[in-house]
Amino acid sequence: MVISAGIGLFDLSVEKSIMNAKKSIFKYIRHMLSKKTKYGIKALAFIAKREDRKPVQTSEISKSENISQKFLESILLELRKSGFLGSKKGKGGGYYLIKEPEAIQMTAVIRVLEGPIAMVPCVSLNYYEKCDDCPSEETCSVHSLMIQVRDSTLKVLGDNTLADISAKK
Amino acid sequence: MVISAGIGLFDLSVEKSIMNAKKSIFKYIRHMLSKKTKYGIKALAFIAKREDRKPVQTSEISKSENISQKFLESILLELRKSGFLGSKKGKGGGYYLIKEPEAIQMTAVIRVLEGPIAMVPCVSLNYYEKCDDCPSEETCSVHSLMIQVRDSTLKVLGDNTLADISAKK
DNA sequence: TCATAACCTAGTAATCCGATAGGTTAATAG
DNA sequence: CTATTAACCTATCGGATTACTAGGTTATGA
Repeated sequence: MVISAGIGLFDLSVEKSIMNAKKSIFKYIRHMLSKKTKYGIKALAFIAKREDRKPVQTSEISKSENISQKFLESILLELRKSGFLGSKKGKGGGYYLIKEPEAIQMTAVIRVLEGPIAMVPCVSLNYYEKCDDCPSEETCSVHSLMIQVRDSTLKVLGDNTLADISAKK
Repeated sequence: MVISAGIGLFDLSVEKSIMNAKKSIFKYIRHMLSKKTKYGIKALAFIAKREDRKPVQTSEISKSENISQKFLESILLELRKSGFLGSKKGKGGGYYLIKEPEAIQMTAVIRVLEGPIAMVPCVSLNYYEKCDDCPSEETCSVHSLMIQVRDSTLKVLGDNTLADISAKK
């Protein structure tokens, strides 16, 4: 019997060629970290770099980090409501840290801005949800793999604090 | 001067309460792994569990794993075109592995189905893209953090092969 | 009282996800 | 040779999310 083996003959080049195809067809490639979270982290790092605890204005961060000011406003607001920042209105106002940078784990920041750290709901610690399709998590081939990914990611994000990522180079 | 400290007084409960709010407002929480990739991995594991290399039909996998058959068809087709599976048409046809399960790293599977493994384009090995906003990757606070996350994820997904995740329990 | 900067509400275009619909082609059984 | 089977192909779609923008209101300090 003759069995067609796909394009298996070109195994070595296949992966690369498919990636290039995807690259050209889709302008925006899906990545996991949203701009909101990315901007939020950058803004926190910017604020943390200030030795004094004087409020930093949104406009200053916006210009320095090339972030849309209005978008950034909403992000900083959320960070204040989540207990990471304090704020002050009027002239000389702005946002400032209310905790030590060493006490702010990146896990906490990402959970608030992005949501779950796990790649699938069924292995999420803070956003757990059972899969509709899975009859049993024990026998699921994806489950244990994603637990490993989650734990290694949590380790990295838990070990890094705002102090670490805002350290001057 | 009186400085409003957000809801900093309730620091300990803040994170949890925000998570609960998010949970109730948004029915579908964003996670990183698409159903497509999840289904693809499950299907590969299902096929790998077969001791004989006889073709497995889409309908069988679909029923057993509770996956929409039409959706699964498109996924298996993509996996064949990427060199993971071979196929056979007509009665007794289906999909079968053309490599040893031990030789199939989960990094390769995820890259083909999902795309990049990195959380941001600027640290992606296979889908690299410079950030518009970042003047320098060296001084970017997000960059080095995301490199650490990427490397720890790559380690886990590289160490796990299809043989590992399809091992019977 | 005026300037400032945080705070709030609403809306939008572009994009992606997870399908579904409806067919065509190739292989095998009878 | 014909019917059945199952992979293969194309096209479309509703709902949801993302990354903003617009246009205000409120509180603070000079």
